[in-house]
Amino acid sequence: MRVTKAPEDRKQEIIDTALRLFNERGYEKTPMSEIAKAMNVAQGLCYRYFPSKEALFDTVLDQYAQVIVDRIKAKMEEIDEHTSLKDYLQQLPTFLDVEDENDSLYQICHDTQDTKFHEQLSLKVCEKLLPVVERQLAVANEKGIANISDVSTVASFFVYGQLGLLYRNDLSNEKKTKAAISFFAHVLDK
Amino acid sequence: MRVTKAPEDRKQEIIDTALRLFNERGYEKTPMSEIAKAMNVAQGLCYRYFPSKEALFDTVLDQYAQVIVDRIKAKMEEIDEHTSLKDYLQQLPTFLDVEDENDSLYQICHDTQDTKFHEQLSLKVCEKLLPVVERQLAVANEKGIANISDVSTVASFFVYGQLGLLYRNDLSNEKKTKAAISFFAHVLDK
Amino acid sequence: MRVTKAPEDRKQEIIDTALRLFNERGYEKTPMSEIAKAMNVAQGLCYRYFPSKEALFDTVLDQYAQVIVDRIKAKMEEIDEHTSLKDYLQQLPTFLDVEDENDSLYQICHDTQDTKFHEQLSLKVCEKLLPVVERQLAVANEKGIANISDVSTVASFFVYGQLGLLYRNDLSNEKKTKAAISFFAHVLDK
Amino acid sequence: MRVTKAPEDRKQEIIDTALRLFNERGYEKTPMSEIAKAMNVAQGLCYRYFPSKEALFDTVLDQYAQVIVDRIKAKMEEIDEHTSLKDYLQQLPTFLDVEDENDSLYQICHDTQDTKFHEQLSLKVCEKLLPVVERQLAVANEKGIANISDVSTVASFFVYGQLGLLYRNDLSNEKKTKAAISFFAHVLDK
DNA sequence: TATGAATGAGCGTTCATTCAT
DNA sequence: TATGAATGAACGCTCATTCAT
Repeated sequence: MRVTKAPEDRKQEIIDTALRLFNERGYEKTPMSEIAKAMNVAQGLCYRYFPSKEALFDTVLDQYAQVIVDRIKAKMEEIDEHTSLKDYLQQLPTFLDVEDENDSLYQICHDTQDTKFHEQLSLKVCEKLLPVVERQLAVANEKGIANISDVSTVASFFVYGQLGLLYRNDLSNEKKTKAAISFFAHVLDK
Repeated sequence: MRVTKAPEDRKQEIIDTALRLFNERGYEKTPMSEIAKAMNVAQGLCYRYFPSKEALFDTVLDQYAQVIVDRIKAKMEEIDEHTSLKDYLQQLPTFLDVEDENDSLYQICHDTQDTKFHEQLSLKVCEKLLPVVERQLAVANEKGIANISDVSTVASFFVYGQLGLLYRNDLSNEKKTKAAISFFAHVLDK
Repeated sequence: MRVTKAPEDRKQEIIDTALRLFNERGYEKTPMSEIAKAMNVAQGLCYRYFPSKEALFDTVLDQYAQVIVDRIKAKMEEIDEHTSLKDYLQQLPTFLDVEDENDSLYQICHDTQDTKFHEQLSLKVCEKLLPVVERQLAVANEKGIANISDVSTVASFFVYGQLGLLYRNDLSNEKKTKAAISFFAHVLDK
Repeated sequence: MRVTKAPEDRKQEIIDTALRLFNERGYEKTPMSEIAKAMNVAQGLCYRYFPSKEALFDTVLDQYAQVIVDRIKAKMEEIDEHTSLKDYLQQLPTFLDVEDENDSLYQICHDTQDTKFHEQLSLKVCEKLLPVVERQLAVANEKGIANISDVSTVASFFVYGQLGLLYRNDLSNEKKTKAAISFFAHVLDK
């Protein structure tokens, strides 16, 4: 039974399936054939959409990091323009509160079986998030909410520093978020 | 020409060679046979010292992360007990100033060809460094030099935040170190 | 943009395109899809005209060998009936002077990228040319122009022997032709 | 049951086996796995000795063409120095009388199943034989046995012309050889 | 007639690992 | 301890061919 789909849908289906399997078993241990099998599709089909397994991997990583970053960005843009520092900080989003549990991404970010993949994904998120946070901090400076001399460095620590919290498993997500916010407040509050 | 070496030496030679090649070409793209060839040694020899390629990899990663962490630790312990906060901060070591350029590790940490491996190594360093820095900060608290309420969180941001700087390529190592120290000072200085 | 063509034209277009690509890259390294792509046509289309890639290949080889042989034949038939041996020989055509340079075949026979294909084509030409030359020599015998005892063998050497010249690259086409004619003269002249 | 052989023997075994299978079924239709299976050996072993299937093919073709050419050469060198033209010609070897029927090469050259391979092999023989025959004819000139003005051209026709006979199947080998010798005599006899 | 997404079998190749020496 | 030929299981990828539209 041959099922034909619109190329864009099929491509996305491949990406989604690959994401799931890479996350479950890791890149190396997920043969292309398994991705195809999981879709009930011929092996070669994936190669109509991606020139190589590695290219598929890059796309997967990039796309999902972007999704996460876009959510954080969206949350940031919801913050009221005329908010006070205190309120501003309360609303500063982190890695950790961009998913709700009904979300397929939640699985990826928390029920990770393959550490390597998770690390790669979270580093990619950091990489993409860094300029966003830099700009955000610059804006805060301009508004007079904050007074940060080295915006880039602070952004680096804010973004990558969250990884330390992310990888801990002795705290609930909620507590991690609170801890991060407190740290942000401590740094920005002068 | 068969060369026999003391097991300890041979084992270390394998680790060193594997480190170099993993760093140059990545784990997946470095066949076990290449490691042997680089040592002028028979293909099967590595299996007398490591049960599998993955075991070798883990050992490599662990050992080198440990070497780096030990250097940082050593530098920390050099700090005079009775130093002032200001001086203390000046001496706080970072990832970045544990190598001198004559060092083989310098190559690994800076002339990286394989990003994935570099990321894995730096994350491993963070993982091992985190408790060290936590303890350090706790000690600083006790001495009255600092007054940090959530030591774990601050340590996370201090340690993992450095990754953001590490991955930047628009700054010299020296500037990166200075930026990190400034950030530490800003956070600790109350 | 779907372009419909008369079946005959389309079939010939496929043959021409396949000839070009087989010659450039070889049979094995020319996927059917590339032939279709080169015609701006859907992947499956060739299969409406040829049952398999191999059938297409056979047709290509056969048709083009035939074209070349027909040209040689035509030149032979131009030779005046009442010519002398000397003039006859001057006019004996070879592989090499059946193309003019504006001809697409010229490309095939001279700017060959794939040796294997070129060899197959030239052997096919020989195969088809052999009986033609045999008949020609028999006729020359009958006319009293020549006196060849073993027509078949002489024809074999005349036809296949040209391959040796064809594959040389230290001579111009013109010189090759002259060398062949001289050899023919030497053999026939008794 | 693991059988270890001297590398040179193993390499030659691969070449011999590949020759047989390429000849029986053709290059394209002989998977590397079949070659290994025919040797009762693991697939990957062939790749210790040849970097690719194509490299193996080239080696096979080259080596066997060389064997045939060497035999012809050896026969030529047996010809007595002070022979007369007539005797010389009688002894001029051709493609066709270099094998005896007990010979494994005999199978290759005569019980050919795959035409393409046979053509490639015979063309390779011609290519390698051409300079040998050229030299031979030059020597005959020097000795005063023959008087050939364009040695290269005559050599080309002598060598490649034999293909025409080789591909005929209406004559016994013996008759083919005689026909060739007669032709040679006709050309050289002045 | 033409499309092009999908099939599916197979192939070349790699490589971690073993083992007789 | 060391060798290196041999194993064998996968895996990435290709491509001739089909078929629903």
